[in-house]
Amino acid sequence: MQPARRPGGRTARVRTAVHEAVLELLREEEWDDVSIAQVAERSGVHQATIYRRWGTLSGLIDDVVYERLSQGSPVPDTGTLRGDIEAYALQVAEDVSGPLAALLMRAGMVGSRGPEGETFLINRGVQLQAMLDRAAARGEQPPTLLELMEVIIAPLYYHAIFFNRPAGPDHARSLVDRLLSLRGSSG
Amino acid sequence: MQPARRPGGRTARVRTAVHEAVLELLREEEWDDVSIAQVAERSGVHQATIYRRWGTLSGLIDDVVYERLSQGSPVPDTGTLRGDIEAYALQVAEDVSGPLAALLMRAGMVGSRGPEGETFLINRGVQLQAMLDRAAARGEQPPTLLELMEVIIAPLYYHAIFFNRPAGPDHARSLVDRLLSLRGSSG
DNA sequence: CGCTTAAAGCAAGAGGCTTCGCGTTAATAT
DNA sequence: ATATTAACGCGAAGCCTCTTGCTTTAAGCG
Repeated sequence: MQPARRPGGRTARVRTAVHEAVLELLREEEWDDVSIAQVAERSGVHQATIYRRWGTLSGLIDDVVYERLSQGSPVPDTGTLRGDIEAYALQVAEDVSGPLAALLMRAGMVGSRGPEGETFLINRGVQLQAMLDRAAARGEQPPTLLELMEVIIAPLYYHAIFFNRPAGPDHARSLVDRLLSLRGSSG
Repeated sequence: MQPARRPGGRTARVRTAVHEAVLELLREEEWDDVSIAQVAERSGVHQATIYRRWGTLSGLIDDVVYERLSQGSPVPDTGTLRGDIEAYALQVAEDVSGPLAALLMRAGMVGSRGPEGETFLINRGVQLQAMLDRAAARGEQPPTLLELMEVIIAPLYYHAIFFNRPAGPDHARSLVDRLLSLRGSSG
């Protein structure tokens, strides 16, 4: 029998307050300039509490990332392969913009883990594979998961990181065109 | 008239020692665990000197990155488009592996700047464009710089970051095939 | 409602990071 | 060679990050 946790009420409020403070600060400050002291002041939660619950700033940010990635953006299911991929591409282009992009990068790099230790990336990979399988079941000829990642997702991330700006809907659609045309030309 | 600098002899030695210490430590330790104190001890250079010359660990790493990127890996010139692209792809796959990958990421993200304030990424972009121009001058039909970045470079970075392993020569070559086949199928 | 105790608040203290003043070394100019 | 002074070494001081023991609050349960 586990020692009874109590995630309700106050604990949840503290968690929310801290998370919001982190997100606010990441929008305002430079990445390196965010400190636990700032998070404590902004959230009204005592520093010691943050250190006890999250340990390090990295740990805290991982937690924020996982929460953020878990709740939002389910994998699309529009009924057609093109529709699904396009919707997903637009969604990624959106996510990867803005001040939270660094969070996503971090999530990938350090491999943020959920409560059961699973890497978020794996979860997402499984979901995307299911999306492709649905297309195959409909008789369409979907690309592989690897192709989807390389032709769609990788460029979207690349733009966000190295050009420091998102990829825009039109551009995202052109990537989808490229991916779908691969099926036509090569085996 | 400027107040005479003196970059020779000792200053250069200190710089080299510190740079090597940083590279060694990045190979051994976790990214977050590297401190200026460690760099000082490893290099035999006094902490105060490092603080005076580079200010922060970020500043120091930026300096290392720029040096590293500037000296190594010139853009290939093999005489054929495929040869150039393939050589470059293999080079990037190599660079992006190993423990220095994080440096490259950082270089892109923060936009490490050289002595004249130019972003390294822009330099590299210019060189690559020249490579493509050479192919065009030979009568070949090269892809655009954007296509090169999206189809070759982005996936290589993506692999390194999110799969936490490099992309292997065979895989790099398959990316080249994909890029060159684009010309064939779409305008 | 009252009991138990997980979780947060508080404040003091240790330890590490960063700065500063001063003395020493050695790169450059004459 | 000698003078000049940029750049480094050294140690101490100050500041900030992080930990720790204790107290207070309130979630979960009968």
